[in-house]
Amino acid sequence: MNGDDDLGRHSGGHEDSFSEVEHRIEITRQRLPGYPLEHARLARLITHMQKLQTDICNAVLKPYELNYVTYTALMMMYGSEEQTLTPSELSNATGEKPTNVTRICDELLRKGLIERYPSVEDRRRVVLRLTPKGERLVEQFQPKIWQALDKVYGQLSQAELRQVTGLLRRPLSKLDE
Amino acid sequence: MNGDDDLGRHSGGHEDSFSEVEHRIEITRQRLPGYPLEHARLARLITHMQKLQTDICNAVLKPYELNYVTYTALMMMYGSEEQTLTPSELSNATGEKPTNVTRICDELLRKGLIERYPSVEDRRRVVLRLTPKGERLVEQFQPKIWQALDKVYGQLSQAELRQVTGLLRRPLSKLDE
DNA sequence: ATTTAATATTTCATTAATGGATTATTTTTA
DNA sequence: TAAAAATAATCCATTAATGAAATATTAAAT
Repeated sequence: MNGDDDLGRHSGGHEDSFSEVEHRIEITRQRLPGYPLEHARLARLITHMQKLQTDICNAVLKPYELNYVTYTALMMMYGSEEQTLTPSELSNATGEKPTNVTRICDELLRKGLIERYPSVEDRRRVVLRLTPKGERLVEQFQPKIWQALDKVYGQLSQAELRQVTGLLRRPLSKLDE
Repeated sequence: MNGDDDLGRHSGGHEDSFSEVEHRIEITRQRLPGYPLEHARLARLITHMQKLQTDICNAVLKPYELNYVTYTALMMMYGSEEQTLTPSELSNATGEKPTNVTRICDELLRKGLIERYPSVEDRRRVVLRLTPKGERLVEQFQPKIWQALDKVYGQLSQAELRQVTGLLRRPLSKLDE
């Protein structure tokens, strides 16, 4: 299959290209007084890393007819009490807009991976629940995902991972103050 | 304007939600032996940070009728020799698929921010160049972007930024070996 | 108790992004 | 040199994602 082949180099086209991006950032810094080089570099790096990990995960998920977004939705349910949450919670957990959550759930529903029924406490709400079939699928593809993640982050030690995560987490917590 | 209002809390819906995501990851780890908690947490964090920064930048860019993708394209040209590059270079620099680059350039062209002409050395290629109007626009919105980036990364010191970037950069360089 | 406002989800129309040809050119190789 | 392979960009059809409005329900205010 072709999807697998370009994985080593990574499909989209961000192979070794990041140093070129960094070079462009440096030129920009020379041209624009006040340009926050470190912020810009990290921002661009985040964008590239996000693309890298979604591409690599998508390649793994393709045979299961899933993608990074639907996979994330399934995982968020798998990690919830009773394998159950609401569309708005799913929207928060995945960062997808409510409209898109509806579409995604339609798809997962059609595949029999989740079920959807009105909440009894608050009838405005809808409850989404991973089916046993959904759980089995998660458990089936997870090891492949671990390999994929290892391809991306395997070069970092546990200590380094915690270091990055600790620092990168700060912006998100500072938002709610 | 409404676009600005929800910026403090951040539109999409990833306010303080990351701790809930972390909780779900921990539950998953309990359920799935072998689950690489640190990798999963960082991957999820990257996804959330990417959404956060694009949302915040989009809000700043809206008055200029730009978004994070078109803005990135402009910046990559601004940071290139002669403010000039090809669609494939732009694809590498932004991570956008060639097809999408064509569409984006159509749009920037229509707005008079770039120009596009065939390369003389290699006539398969096309040259994209930022116009003076495009340059002026970049210089106009940049300070606003700096503020936006500061909202996201302002809590991190220069040393911390370099630390994160240094570690996060490793996966990208390791890909080409 | 009614009206008003807020919340949760979905529907519909529109825009953005992708994959798979297609066209044009250059490079390789036979 | 002529044919084949590779590269670059684009076109077209399809899918994914968004914003704005609609619907339904609950909570708050009068």
